[in-house]
Amino acid sequence: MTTEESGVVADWRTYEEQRLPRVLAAALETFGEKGYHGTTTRQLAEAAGMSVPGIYHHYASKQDILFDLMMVIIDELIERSQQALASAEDTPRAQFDALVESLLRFHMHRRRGAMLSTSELRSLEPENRARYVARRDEQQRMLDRIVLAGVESGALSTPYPADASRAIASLCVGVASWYRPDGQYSVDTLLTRFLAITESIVGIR
Amino acid sequence: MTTEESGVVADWRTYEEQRLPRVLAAALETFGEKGYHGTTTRQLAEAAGMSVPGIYHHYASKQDILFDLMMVIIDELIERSQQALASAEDTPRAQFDALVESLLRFHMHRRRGAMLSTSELRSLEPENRARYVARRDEQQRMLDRIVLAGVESGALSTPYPADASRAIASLCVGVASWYRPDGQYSVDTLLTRFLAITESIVGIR
Amino acid sequence: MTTEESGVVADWRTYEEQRLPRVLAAALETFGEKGYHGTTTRQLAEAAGMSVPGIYHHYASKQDILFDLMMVIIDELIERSQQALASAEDTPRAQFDALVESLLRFHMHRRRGAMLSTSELRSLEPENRARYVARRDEQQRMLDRIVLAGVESGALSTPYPADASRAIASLCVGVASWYRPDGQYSVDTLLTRFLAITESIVGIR
Amino acid sequence: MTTEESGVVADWRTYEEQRLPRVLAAALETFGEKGYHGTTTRQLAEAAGMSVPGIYHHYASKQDILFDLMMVIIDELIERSQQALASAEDTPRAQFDALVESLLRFHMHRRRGAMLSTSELRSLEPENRARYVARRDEQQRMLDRIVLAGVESGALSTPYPADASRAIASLCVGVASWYRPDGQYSVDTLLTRFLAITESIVGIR
DNA sequence: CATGAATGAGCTTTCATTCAT
DNA sequence: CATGAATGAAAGCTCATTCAT
Repeated sequence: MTTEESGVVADWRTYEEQRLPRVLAAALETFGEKGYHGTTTRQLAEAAGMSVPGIYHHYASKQDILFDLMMVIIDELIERSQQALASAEDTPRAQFDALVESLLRFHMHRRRGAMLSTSELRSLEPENRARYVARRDEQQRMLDRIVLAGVESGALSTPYPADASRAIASLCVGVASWYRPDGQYSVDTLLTRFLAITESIVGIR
Repeated sequence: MTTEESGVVADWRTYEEQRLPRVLAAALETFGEKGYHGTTTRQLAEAAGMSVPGIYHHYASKQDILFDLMMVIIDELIERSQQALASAEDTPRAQFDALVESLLRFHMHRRRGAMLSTSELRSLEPENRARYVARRDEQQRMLDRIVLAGVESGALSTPYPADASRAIASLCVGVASWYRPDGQYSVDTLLTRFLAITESIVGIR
Repeated sequence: MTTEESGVVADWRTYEEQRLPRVLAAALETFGEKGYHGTTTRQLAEAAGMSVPGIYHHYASKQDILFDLMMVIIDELIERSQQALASAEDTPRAQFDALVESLLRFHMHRRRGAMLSTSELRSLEPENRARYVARRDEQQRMLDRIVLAGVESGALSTPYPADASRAIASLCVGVASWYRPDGQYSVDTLLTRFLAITESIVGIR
Repeated sequence: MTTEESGVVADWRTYEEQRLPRVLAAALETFGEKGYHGTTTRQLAEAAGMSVPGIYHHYASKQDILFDLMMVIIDELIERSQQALASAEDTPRAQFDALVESLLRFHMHRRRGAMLSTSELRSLEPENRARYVARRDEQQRMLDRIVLAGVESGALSTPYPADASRAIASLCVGVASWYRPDGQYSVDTLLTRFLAITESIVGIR
């Protein structure tokens, strides 16, 4: 299976250790731990194994690092979502299942990035925030469209498709905040369980 | 109905405009908007309508303000939860419904405080964090106990009670991040819907 | 004799030790010695006998200090010039002599400030520079007007009044760069000599 | 007529577009515009059409560039002055006129370099400054000697030869700060005028 | 010479906090 | 409580300079 976009993600279900440039990896680690404003450029540099000016050789500002990181993260989410949809059967339920599975997998494997993006949205400067939010809305609209289409076709059933869509997205995002890859449950176990929950929200039994 | 603790909350279902001392109200507003590290004491003072030394008259440090605020917030949550349980019938389902309803109501009416507590946990200094987490765990254990008891009694049915409990809490907390009191849905509408979802998670049909 | 403007300067001929707020005095000293860009805020603070944040309590930026200093300096020059003209007889020659004497006295007694203003004009940010230059042009136009009027009345005689005016101003400003108050010549000696030179430029014999 | 020194200057009255190595030309432009401390090596490199390491291939430091530039400038001034004296008649007045004319021409045609040298003297490190000042004093002494000799011979007449010499030098230097080659007056016009002024200072009528 | 990556030292500025009044 | 002045510590960022290629 191939996608037009990018070539970074081989298969939407497969997650390798995230490969990020040193600076972004350090930003993910430090911003995730102490927050954007709670992280100093010195800490960031140390985490990156660089000097402070070394950081500034690659990025013009701390803000640019945050923005780039968040864009890299959401770009991966959207690309995987598109691949999931492209590779699934073209029935409402299959499309729904694929997208939710993709969302869940992403928030399990890219936990830190997902949480960081949620909590540091406010730390983006207005222009950057607008660009990020536009991208995030793309992702949300993919789910909105599928739920709505499913309801219209009769495959899904909920009186409030928009609310359901948002609740499902919120549920998936929430997984990132407590799932531990080294916990007792496998990805597949949790997938099965949460897929069942989300399906119940849109009236699949 | 009475509780041992406090006397601030008249009825666990009823939410008035939150009554906070000026400093805490300002902290809720500013920390919520720009984060703890993203807020300066001057901004805090301005939001409180005070001078900076005025702030320090009430609190020894910015950290103390965050800690006090988060404790006030979680104390209210726990007190309401206890009242909800105390006022509900002593059946597993009634207890479950009451606690979830309380959780949901709280995260709808105290959205900002709930979100702030989640995102600024990392900004608490170790000792404060430990005390806060202990208190938050109390709340989580209330739900854990009820789910477990319900499963043991046969009223609830899930093979993974601990996971279910955590997923439910996560769902309720997540509501705070997108619910808008001025949106199109009433509290009761959302309550009904989310109660149904959480019930489905623990096998109530 | 009175002036409408200000009340700082008692008599245009009399110069006391310049009375500047601590920060401006330090700026005059340090900027004058090493230049604006060559002076660090730490050096400035040390010269002012303050801490660095102490400086920023009074001024928002290093640039603001430079601007304020230069405005204070030129304001004094202009005020003294106006007083000189007001106190002189209303004949072309008396007006010319008074203004040149004022210019010369100023550039002898306020040497450092005058030199600093000349050399740091380029260090002013565009908006500040525009405001300063407008003020400096006021001063130049006072001389231009007098020379022109003198030529028209026949009291002065030069075929190029504008050039003469600029050359005279330049001569007076230049005095600041080499006159030493502790040198061998008194103010009055130099005054006499330079007044003779400037008079010769405009054809007074 | 020839000089022992150099061979760069064909005739002391003739000024071609200044021919400087790329780095010095860029230094003249940038240091002149924003000052030595106000110019970064990157700006310098850009102005030179070179890379930053390219600059360091030619010069060991930014300070070395300033020093070299200032020495090149004053060397040209001194060489032209010597040629002017060598080519003039050996009478006090002719010698005086030649030297002043040379000084004036130089400060009209090499305006930027002259102003830069004046304002960046303080940016030279002590050792460099000492060497530069020694050179500049050579130039000043040429004028001092001629004025003194002229007074002694009776051709010139001023009670303060040293002051007069300094004032004349100051006047000539000052020309650089306001003369514009694209202005309304030709070099010759200004020469005539300023020569008359300086002659009046030393009592030539 | 250019490119690109890197850095020690230091820059301007800000922060939380304090103290005298 | 407010005002105003002050500060140690540190923040984000930049500088001149270097080195490998």
